[in-house]
Amino acid sequence: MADTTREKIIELADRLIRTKGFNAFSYADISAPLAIKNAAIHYHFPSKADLGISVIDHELERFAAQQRKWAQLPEDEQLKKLSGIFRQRSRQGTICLVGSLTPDYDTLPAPMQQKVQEMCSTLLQWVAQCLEKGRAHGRFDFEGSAEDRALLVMSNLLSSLLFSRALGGNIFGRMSDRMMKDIL
Amino acid sequence: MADTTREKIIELADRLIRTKGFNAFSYADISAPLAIKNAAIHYHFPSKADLGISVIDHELERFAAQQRKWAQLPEDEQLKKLSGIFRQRSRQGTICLVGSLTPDYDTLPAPMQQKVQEMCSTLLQWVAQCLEKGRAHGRFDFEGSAEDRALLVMSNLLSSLLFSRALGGNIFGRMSDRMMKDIL
DNA sequence: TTGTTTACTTACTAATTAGTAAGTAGATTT
DNA sequence: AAATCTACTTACTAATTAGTAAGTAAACAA
Repeated sequence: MADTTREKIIELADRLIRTKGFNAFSYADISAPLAIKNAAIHYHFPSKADLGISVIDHELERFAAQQRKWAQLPEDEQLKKLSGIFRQRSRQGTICLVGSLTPDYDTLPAPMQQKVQEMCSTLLQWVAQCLEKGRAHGRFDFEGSAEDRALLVMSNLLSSLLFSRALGGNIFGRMSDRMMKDIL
Repeated sequence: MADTTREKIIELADRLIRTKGFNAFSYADISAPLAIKNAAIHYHFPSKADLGISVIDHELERFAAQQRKWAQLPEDEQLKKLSGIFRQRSRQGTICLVGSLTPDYDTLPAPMQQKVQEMCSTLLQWVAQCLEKGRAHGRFDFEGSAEDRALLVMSNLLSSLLFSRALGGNIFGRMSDRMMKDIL
């Protein structure tokens, strides 16, 4: 769990963005469960955009840390680790930040749009590099460029959470299995 | 263009859901451009959920009409027609209703959740049947069940609009090309 | 010990939200 | 001609929204 109020706010905002969306959650959704006043949130994050940016930064840091932890694994195992994170999300009923924030992109303040862009390219670049190296090491077999394939891989992970939300069942499992088999 | 006020409201709401999201658009976003009062919207659609449901129904009817128009084409051509609709969307900068409404699913009133479910299964069923028949006719070549493959196809069409929104460029073209080549 | 910073609370605002009740002008029905 | 229906407008409400200004208690620094 989080120590400081600031961290608690970020973690709760993260969950709210994933469950309700950036525009649909309010300061009251954070202040009530943490038993603080909404002004306390504004103290740490002057505007809602500042909070949103911190949530994305927090996610990017976690992702970077995990990357480093996986760096020694074979590339197909690294991709399975990423897929495992999404599997967990599908069990929790939460979606990914990309799936939550890109639909609202046009309504976001400019600094947040930039952060969303940064998050998308960071994730796609990592997947592309993983696929590229994995193919060179004979661990992946697919047609087309690694960048294009990375788009499809991220697409399937992201959408499996969206479809799971509306249709339930083991949609995540079906999609990720099929996706991995396609590139192995 | 639309004749009646009711139809104008539905078409504008459709665009607002695709650009801003269901929770982020307001009655003022509709009443101002149509030069009517917000009470006029409530006259046609008592609650926001009623309006949302009508938008989905309108989309389902359009989709059913197009299906019928394509019914005589070979299945790969039918899928290309569907992809063409998404290509148009990517040029307009609008996303699809599934990509807009499934992230907000948990915040939607129950009757709208049901409609979103219906829309998802309708689209997925059509794609699955198209793939299934197309494979039987030697027009598609892919591994796994048609239902699982339909999930990946819809996933890629949907996500290409989300990624396009945040990253720009010809992401739709890259993703749909790769996706079609994978199953042809 | 005095001054300053940190991390809040209290108390508030202006704007926006979906939704409603009552009235009305014109068309349609009886 | 009278009554009803359709498609609105006028005028309003209660709730919620992000954000602010001023105060405060405790920790820390000079």
